[in-house]
Amino acid sequence: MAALVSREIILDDKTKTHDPSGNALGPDHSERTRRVRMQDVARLSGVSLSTVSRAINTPEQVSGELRRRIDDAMRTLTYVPNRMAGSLAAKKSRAIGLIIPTMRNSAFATIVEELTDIFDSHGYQTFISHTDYSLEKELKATASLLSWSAAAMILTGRHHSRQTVNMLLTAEVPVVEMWDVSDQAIDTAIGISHDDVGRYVASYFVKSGAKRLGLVSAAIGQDIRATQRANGFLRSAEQLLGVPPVHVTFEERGRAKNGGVGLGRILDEAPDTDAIFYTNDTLAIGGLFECQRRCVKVPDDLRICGFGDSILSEASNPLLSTVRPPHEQIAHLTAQHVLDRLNGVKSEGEIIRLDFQHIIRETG
Amino acid sequence: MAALVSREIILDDKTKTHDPSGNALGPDHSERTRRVRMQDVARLSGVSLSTVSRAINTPEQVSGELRRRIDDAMRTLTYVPNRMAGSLAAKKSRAIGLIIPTMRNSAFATIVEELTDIFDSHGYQTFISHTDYSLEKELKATASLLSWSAAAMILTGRHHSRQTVNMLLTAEVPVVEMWDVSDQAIDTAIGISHDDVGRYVASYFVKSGAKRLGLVSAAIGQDIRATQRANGFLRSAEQLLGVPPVHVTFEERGRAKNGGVGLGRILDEAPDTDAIFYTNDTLAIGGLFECQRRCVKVPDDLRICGFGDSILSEASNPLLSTVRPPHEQIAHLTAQHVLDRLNGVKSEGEIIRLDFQHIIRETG
DNA sequence: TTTTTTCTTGAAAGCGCTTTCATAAAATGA
DNA sequence: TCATTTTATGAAAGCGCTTTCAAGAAAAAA
Repeated sequence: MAALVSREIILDDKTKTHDPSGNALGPDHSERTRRVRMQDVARLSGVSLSTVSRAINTPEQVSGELRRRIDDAMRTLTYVPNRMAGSLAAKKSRAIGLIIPTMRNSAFATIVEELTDIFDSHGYQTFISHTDYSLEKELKATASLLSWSAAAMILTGRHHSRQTVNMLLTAEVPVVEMWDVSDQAIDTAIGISHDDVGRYVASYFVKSGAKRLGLVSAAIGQDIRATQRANGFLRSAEQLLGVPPVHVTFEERGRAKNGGVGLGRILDEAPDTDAIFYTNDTLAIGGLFECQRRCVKVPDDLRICGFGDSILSEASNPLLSTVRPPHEQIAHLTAQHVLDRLNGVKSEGEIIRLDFQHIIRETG
Repeated sequence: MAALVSREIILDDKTKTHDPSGNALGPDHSERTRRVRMQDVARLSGVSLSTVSRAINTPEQVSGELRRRIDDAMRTLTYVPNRMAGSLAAKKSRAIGLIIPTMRNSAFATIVEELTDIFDSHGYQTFISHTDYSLEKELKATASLLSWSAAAMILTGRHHSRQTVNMLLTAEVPVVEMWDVSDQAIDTAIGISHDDVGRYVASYFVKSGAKRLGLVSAAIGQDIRATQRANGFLRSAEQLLGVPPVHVTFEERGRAKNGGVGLGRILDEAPDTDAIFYTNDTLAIGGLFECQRRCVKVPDDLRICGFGDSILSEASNPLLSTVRPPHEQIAHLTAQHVLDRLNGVKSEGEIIRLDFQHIIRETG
């Protein structure tokens, strides 16, 4: 209702020339509600525009008396500063661009929340885009966030299109590639080696007695990190056992059902399989349910390991063993790096390789 | 690395006066990389600034020939328009503010993705903030998004602080309260009645033979919608059976474990309980696991219903029955309403009450 | 052909701020 | 006391765009 009226006012407003005085409204303007500007605060508190600006941004440069008067005026007028105008004038913005593959993944959701909370507490707004694991969408998102004057960019992983990289490079802002690391980086990379995760799980299974391994993965060709985990596992497993694991893969990501289907196919093909790695927890849970249906004893007949340490892994029966990437650490280090760069505390990119954690619960 | 250099350049830049010519750089400026502006595109393509602006925003107003030259120039210069400057000049922005309680909830994650995808395809950027179910944070988020000139605001639910509402009202932008409805709205509300969900489940249980009900909830006092579901269930259950259900509630949200703990407490107190409503699926799954541990047969001994239709409900064993809110419909209607308002197709707020779906799987 | 209408284009005035730069007032030192 | 430094404030020049407004060119009508 209220907004109805307001839209009309706004549209209306455009049809008439702007009153240059800004203050003394013409008689026919009298009922028009104009958005409160800094100038209005200045007028009400009897100071100049620049003083109000200083009172907001560098209060220590304004005498206590005026500061108080300005604060009062802002409150009475319920002034909300226009950050676009501010950023434009200052040639720098308090906005951070963040690009993740999807929000429908608790790992990314967690990272997003941690990051936005930290940036928030430092006066930065985080602009988020998601790519659905598409490089093309990533490029668009990058362009979009840059066009909104992001002061820094955070992307997921190390795999980007050439154009995206160029755009980032010419934008001349700090860029962090988080979640995944390799030996190089556009600028800064903070994460884990997903290949190592796969290798690690394979060698763990073998060391603890497994003779025949299986692998269920999803979104190969889309989710490059899941693919790296799968590849690491396959290579390491074959190397250690001489036999390649039976590998079932699905197009779609995150369908728990597929975990069960994958388990079925593996056991059909290689009934002697005694340990299966799932490239994510959702799949693993699906596998676990299928074990119950088939009366396969976990971990006695078959051991299972997931990835992600999602909330389910500590609720399933038996409790799911999984690999836990250091979400909080990634988020904190990323945020801190960005803030340091923005504050001039740091001036160089860096590559930070973090450790993952193998959480052995009840599935082996 | 690249960014290191760039930061220095930018900082450096501020220490010297801006070259007013903008084009013929002084001799000592020669190596300075300045961000490409629309003026640069204009110069390279031999047209005026205004023509470039039109070529971008209203291409039909520019002759084919010039349009092509301008496109070429933009490509060679890899021009990225500055949307802040654009929004400021146009006095309207292509940014939508979206406030949700948390991203760590697949329902909201889904809605966020749907909304951003739709807005994206219409050239709008979605600015997202989360509140952790705190009204105070919601107020801050509102102020922040408004200060970034959001052209419309989307909030979750109907419960806000007075200040938030005032701010929204004076901002004079369309506002949609989604996910939850009541008889009123700040402007527009699109969602389901969570109270009805609770009542519905209770009456379903009773109609299908339940004699003693139980309820496990979380975050009462924080998540007002979960509370509404719980209250609806309690009231309806007591009304229908004459006995109040045993009600176990937890502070923290979304811990599956608590679902199991809750089940234990309920069965301890009222061993004859034959149906339990969980205010979310995560809790329900935890309850299901606990049933397995305790050898409680579901649904023969005990029936279970969750809320949310999370991905787990179709992977658990037995498959979880649950109530499914119409995520996609909420997202689509919300996005469409906002776009219609912004395009002047609609000018009034509305209240849209949607139906939820009861998905009866294997838990009763 | 001349007149009228429609299309294209450019000049210029801002959008609401930040940040020099200059100045007046106050504090400090000699 | 006067010269010097420090502090507090305001005026004004933009930030990079959009959008009138006016004018010239082209098309249509007379």
